[in-house]
Amino acid sequence: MKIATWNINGVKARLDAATLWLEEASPDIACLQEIKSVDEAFPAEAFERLGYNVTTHGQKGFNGVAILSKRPLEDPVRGLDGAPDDVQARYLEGVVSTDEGVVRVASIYLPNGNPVESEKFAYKLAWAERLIARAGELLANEEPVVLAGDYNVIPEPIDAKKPEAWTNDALFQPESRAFYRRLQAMGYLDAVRATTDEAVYTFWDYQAGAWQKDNGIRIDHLLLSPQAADRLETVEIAKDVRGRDKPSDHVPVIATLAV
DNA sequence: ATGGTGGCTGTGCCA
Repeated sequence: MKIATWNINGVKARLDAATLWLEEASPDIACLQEIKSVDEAFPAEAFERLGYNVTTHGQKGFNGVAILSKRPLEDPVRGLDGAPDDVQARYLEGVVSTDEGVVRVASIYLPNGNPVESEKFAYKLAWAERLIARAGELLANEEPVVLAGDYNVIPEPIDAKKPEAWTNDALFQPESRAFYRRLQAMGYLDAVRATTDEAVYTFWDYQAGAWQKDNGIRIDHLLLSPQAADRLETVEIAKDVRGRDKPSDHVPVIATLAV
């Protein structure tokens, strides 16, 4: 089973690029972030034509996550516990059943958190704590779990072309990196880093020719529970997608699991 | 490089 994460930066602007990539790559599950659409306006038919079930957790203008799955997504969970007044749509989870068993997936859009001196960074860290709590609950089920998304965290210096340029950025703060390490210490495997020691990126800014200079960062991650990690076969970053017409600033990351 | 680009919105905000 192929499970992908992709921050598409607006589903309306990315509809052609998204359907083209889905036809080519044919992931069984695609976790999308930054759909920037309310649920009613999400162009579900375009994806249903490709054989996907569509589940969304949208919001007007910003944020918003979705899961496209060839098999039905069961028991959808929208949002994280712990902040009932939080209206930002950043978390969607569900279960897919296969002949081999079940896999639980989450589409995650962690807050960016810039600037660091603002309440936005505090919100990022508080949101990360709520994700840690949910991630712990899921471990107790001893199921294959894939926490897929745009974490807005650069884990290590190798994960940026110019790490020194990110010193004061929320994506590379010690607290942000510590949060990411905690998920791994709990038992979640960084699927990309488990399969390569190379410098690989998933995001290149639209500005200042970042793509042309390969000035990228690795912030889109697939974290696997032990039961999912045991079934990990391959991981791929669809870098070529960044060089196409009207690209997102992020590219898909895809893991193949034996489930 | 206190700039730069893009999406969605609404003439600014967010990334």
